Amino acid sequence: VPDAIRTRNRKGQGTRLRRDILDAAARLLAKDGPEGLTLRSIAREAGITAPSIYAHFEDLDTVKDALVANAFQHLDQLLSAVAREIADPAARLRAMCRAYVAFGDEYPNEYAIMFRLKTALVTDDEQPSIERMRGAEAFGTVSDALSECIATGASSASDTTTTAVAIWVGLDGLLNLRTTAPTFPWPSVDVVVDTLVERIAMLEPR
Amino acid sequence: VPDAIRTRNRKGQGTRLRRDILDAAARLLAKDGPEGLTLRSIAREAGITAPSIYAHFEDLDTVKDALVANAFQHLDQLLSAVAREIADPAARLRAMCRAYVAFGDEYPNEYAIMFRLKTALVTDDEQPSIERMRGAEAFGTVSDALSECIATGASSASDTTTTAVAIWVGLDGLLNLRTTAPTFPWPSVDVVVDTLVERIAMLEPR
DNA sequence: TGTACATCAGTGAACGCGCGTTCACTGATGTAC
DNA sequence: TGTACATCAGTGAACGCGCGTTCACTGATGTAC
Repeated sequence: VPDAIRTRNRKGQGTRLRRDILDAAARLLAKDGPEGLTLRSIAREAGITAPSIYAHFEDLDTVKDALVANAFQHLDQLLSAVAREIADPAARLRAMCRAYVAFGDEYPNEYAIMFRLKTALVTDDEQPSIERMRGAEAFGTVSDALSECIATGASSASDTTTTAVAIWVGLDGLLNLRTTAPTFPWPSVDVVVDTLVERIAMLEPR
Repeated sequence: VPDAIRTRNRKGQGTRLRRDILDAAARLLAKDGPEGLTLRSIAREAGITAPSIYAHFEDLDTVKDALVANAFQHLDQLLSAVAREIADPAARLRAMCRAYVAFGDEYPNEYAIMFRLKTALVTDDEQPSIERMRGAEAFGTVSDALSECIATGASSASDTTTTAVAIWVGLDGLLNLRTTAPTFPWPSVDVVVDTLVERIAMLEPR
C-alpha cells in the first residue's frame, strides 16, 4: 500500500470536524468563560461524542491553545487595521489603545484566556523569545506608534520600552479591574484610556 | 433547658477549628493557588474530614470569602503602615505604590483571589457602595496621598479620581502581566512603578 | 466526691455528578478489479 | 457498470477520579444531682 493512499482525506471531513470543534469551543468560551471549557462540553456543543475530539486534538489544552492563537490573530488584525488607517502617530497611538480596550470589553473571555492564562503567551518553541511570544505583534504595533510619537516630538518620553510597557499594563489593569470590581464608580473608559496614554507617553496636548 | 446552656462553647474548640480551617486554606492557597482550593483539600490539609467544615462554614465560597477578607485586611494594614511612616505626600504616594506591587509579588495567589475573582470585591451588603467595597480603604489611602500631592502642588493633576484610578489599574496590570508573561523582557519593576505613578500623577521631578 | 446523663464536635460511609481517557466497534465513504 | 473489500471518522460503553454534600453515628467533654 503506497503512502499516498494512507494520508488521503475523506470528502473534506478531515478538517471540517476540526473546524467544528474549534467553533463550538469558541461559542462556549464566549458564553461560559474559560471554566466552562471541558472536552465533554465542547463535544456536546459540537454535537459529537467526547472521544472524537482526540482525532483532531491531543487534549483540552491543545484546543484551548488553538483558541488563544485565533484570539491573538484577531487582536493583531484589529490593531494593525487601526495602525494602517491613521497616519498621525499620536492619534494612532490613542486610537490603538482605545481599540485594545474595546477588544477586551467586547470579548472578555477571549481576552481572559489570552492574558490571564499563564501558558497563553508562551509558544511551544524550545527557545522562547520576545519575537515568538504571542502578542508580540500587537505590542510591536503599539510600540512603533509610540516610537514615531517620540521621533516627531509628539511624545516627550525617551524610554520607549518602559513607556510602552507602562501603557500596556495600564490598559490591561483597566480591563481586569472593571470586570472584577463592577460596583466601583468607574470614570468613563475613554477618559481613563486617554489619561493613561497621554500622561504615560507624555503626549503634547491635542 | 434555658437558652444560655444551648449556646455554650466547648473549651475553646468552637473557634479553634474554624481558625485551623482558615489556616489550612491559607496555606493551600499560597502553595497551589485558587484552583487548588476545594473543601476536601482544605479538610485534608487541616487534618479533619470534609463534612466537619460545614459546622463552621456554609460552603467553599464562604471559606474563600474569609480568606479574601483577611487578605484585604493584610493589604490595608500594609498600606496604612506606609502611609503613617512617610509624611511627604509625593514620597508617600510612591512608596505606597511600590508597597502595593510588593504585596502582589510576595502573595500572588492572595492577590489573585482579591482582584481576579468577580465576587471578591463585593461584600454581602444589599446596597453595595464604594465605601463598603473591599479594597476601598486601600484605594482611599492611596487616593488621599494623591490629594495631598495635588494640594501641595507636588502633583499637577487636577482630576483626583481619574488619576487615582489610572494609577491603580497600572499597578494591577503590572502585577498581572508579569506573572502571565514571564518570558517578556520586563524592565525593572521599580522603574515601571515609578514611571506609572510619576507620569500619571504628573509629579514634579524628584 | 461519684455517677448517670446530655451535649455536640467531628467521623466515616455513601450518594450522584461531571470530568478525562481507553478501547473495541460500526458503518458510510471511497477503491480495486 | 457491478461487486467485494479497505479505510477511518466517529460511536458508545466503560473505567477511575475527585468533587460537594447527606446522614446516622460515636465518643470525649462537661453538667446535674
